[in-house]
Amino acid sequence: MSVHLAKGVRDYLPEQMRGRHAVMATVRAVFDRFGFEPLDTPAFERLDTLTGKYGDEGDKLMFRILQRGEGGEAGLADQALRYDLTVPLARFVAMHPELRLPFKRWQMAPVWRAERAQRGRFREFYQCDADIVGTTSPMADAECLAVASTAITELGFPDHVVRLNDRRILRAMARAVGAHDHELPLLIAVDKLDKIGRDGVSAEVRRLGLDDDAIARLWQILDVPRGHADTLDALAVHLDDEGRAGVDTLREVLRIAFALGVAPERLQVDPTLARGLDYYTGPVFETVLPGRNMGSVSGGGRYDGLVGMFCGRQIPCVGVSIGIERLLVLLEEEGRLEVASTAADVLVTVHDDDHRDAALAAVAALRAAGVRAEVFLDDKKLKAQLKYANARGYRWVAFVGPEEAAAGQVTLKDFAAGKQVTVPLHEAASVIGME
RNA sequence: GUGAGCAUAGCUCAGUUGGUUAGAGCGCCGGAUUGUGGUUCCGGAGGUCGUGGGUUCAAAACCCACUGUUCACCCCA
Repeated sequence: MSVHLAKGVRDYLPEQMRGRHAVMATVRAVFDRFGFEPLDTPAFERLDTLTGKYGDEGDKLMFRILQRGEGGEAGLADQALRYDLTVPLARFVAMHPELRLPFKRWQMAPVWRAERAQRGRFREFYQCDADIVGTTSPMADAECLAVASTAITELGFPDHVVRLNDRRILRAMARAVGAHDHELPLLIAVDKLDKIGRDGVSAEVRRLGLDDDAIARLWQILDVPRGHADTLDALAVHLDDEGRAGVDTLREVLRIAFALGVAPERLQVDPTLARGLDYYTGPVFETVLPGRNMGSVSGGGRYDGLVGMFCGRQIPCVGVSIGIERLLVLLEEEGRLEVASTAADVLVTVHDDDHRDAALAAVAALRAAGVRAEVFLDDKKLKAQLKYANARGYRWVAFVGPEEAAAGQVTLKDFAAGKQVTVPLHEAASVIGME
């Protein structure tokens, strides 16, 4: 067979959809409980809406849509599939000055990135975002941390850790080591500490032109213990005013998150956390699962400048995205995903052509009574119909043969119990409902 | 965009140093007398060994290219 899917995309089979729906329902319930309101936006946007917000990497990975007509032939694109849900939200906020602020919204929808697929990473995947628009209060940042931590806990990963940093701390760190000219490469190098180790980071920043003194200063900053207030106290010593502003904000965010019930061991201030997206301005965070070989399962931060890129008004925002695709991969690997049959409660068999109408009447009566009922759709022997019912996982099978049809009855066989009973048709639904 | 591994039946995989008609398990289809599945027994279908080229008397096996796929890097959910 030479039929293939496009790279990096998947079909979602009925059994998988059960698990997906269950996970999404859990996340949605948490979002609702925290008071976020639902919003949806189009799958694609004008190209100029999306470009220039994510950095060079993001622009490269955007799926562009060719113009119709001459422009398409010339290879020109004027629209693109959304790369995340955050920039479309900012565009929406800019277009709706009448919005009452602060505005809390959740959105669960597919996004597209032209990356090479690998474990837990796809070219089409669902993001589950919760964002708070219109306030600079650290309470909003803490709410985002709390909603993500709660959702991930309820999905079955109570042992997660939310790493926390602030863009202002990172910028101040770059200044402190004299690397303000190449802040971004420095942050990327620092972010790789867990992967390439101290020597790897040192070698990489040396290539950026840092001398031994600067590297020593860098480690002074990075070697602070990973924790909470103590970490922030230690950091503040090394940073300038802007850096200390970030420190103070995180101090508040931590305090509020604890007050909201987030357990201290769930949060960890980590000065090496960078996050690549250009639009972050303040606190940034991501959630990792220690002991599991998987990247971050949620990420977010404050982006106070993004709405201003679409309109004159500066509207501060903070948000978080939960990576259900990665969590689904883990749940499936660990056998913790619901795999119940998608079959209806009862399959009504068809004895023969003469009794087809009686079978249809039975399935209609069962459905009218609220029972999930199907009728066998092919002309096959009863044995084949039963085999089908068993393989598909129906709990009940109904027979409407000559005897039942004549008496207005139906025979219900319970596969689980291996027993069967013949009752008047109008009692069938209650028999199934009682078990 | 970069690097590495893998590609044999619907699925999971065997297949010896290259050597006759390429195998297993599961699944699928049929049968074991009248309107009863799942268990058991019997039988059956199904593979140009990813595609194309090359080496050889001989290729599923060795070499090259392409395609697909997986993992990792970059970045990210």
